Amino acid sequence: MNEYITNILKEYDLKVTPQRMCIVEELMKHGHLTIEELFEKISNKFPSLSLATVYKNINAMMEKNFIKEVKIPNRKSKYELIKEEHAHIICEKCGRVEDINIDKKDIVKEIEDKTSYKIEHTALIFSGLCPECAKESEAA
Amino acid sequence: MNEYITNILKEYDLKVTPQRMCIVEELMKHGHLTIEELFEKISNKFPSLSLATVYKNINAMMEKNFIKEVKIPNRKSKYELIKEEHAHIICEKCGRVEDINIDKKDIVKEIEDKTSYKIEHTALIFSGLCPECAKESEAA
DNA sequence: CTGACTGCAAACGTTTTGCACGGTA
DNA sequence: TACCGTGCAAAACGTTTGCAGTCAG
Repeated sequence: MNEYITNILKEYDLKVTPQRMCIVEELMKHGHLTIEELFEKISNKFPSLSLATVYKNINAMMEKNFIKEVKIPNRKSKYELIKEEHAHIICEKCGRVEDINIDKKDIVKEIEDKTSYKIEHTALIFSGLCPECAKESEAA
Repeated sequence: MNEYITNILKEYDLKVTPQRMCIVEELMKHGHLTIEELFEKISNKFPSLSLATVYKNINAMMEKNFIKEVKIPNRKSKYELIKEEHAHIICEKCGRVEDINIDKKDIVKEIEDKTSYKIEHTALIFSGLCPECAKESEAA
């Protein structure tokens, strides 16, 4: 596992440090985290960690196109490892974020035809109630 | 025109002030503006305008569900008057933002089935090169 | 006339920066 | 060893707040 993360960091031309390993590990484990959440989680294992270090590393990793920011309506941004482009679904109540893969080529085609833009990227967020929060609402 | 804006503000329970009229007018004229852009544009007509006033009004208008924030990848947020929910297309080069209406019910249905979420809102951003910027790139 | 809005300045939270030290390659 | 990353503290930045004066209703 450690070796795995080490290799990923090297692939992206990022020097391997314990702090960076932790950041990647947490992102792999949780998928999407805010700066704050990252800082808190890593501080546990690593009490000397500085917030500035988290920021510097997040920025470094974004420059290398290794992670990216997910801007979420009404909430703080989260960060995720970059993989194939996908949409997100957010629970408006509990704030959990999940990846979803959808087939967007028809819509992209439709928009390209309609607007004459050449579409390169998408940032698609769907939001509502997750099944758990929906259950709670019913109960109440 | 002034009377028109006056009435809209009243509908949303917002007291009518010259500063607010300007904000609405600029948003109607340009569609999407950052806080900075709003401040600069209005300052021209209205040199005494305070940035704090812009912020306070933007927040007041968001509370009344009269305008909303559009979070854009790699750029500052813009604000727009609320109308029927729609997607946005952004030029990654010049930053222009345009509204697009797409039929999303199939996709929403697909995601609801797949995830068991009840989807309430969407924030869909497509990005790429606008026709003008595409032309420039070719020329170069 | 009353409460809400404005402008200013101060406060606040978040993010960035500079620097001395320590660790990676 | 040379350079990059870290941690700390200070600075910068965007946004919010408090207050006194003004304006809309």
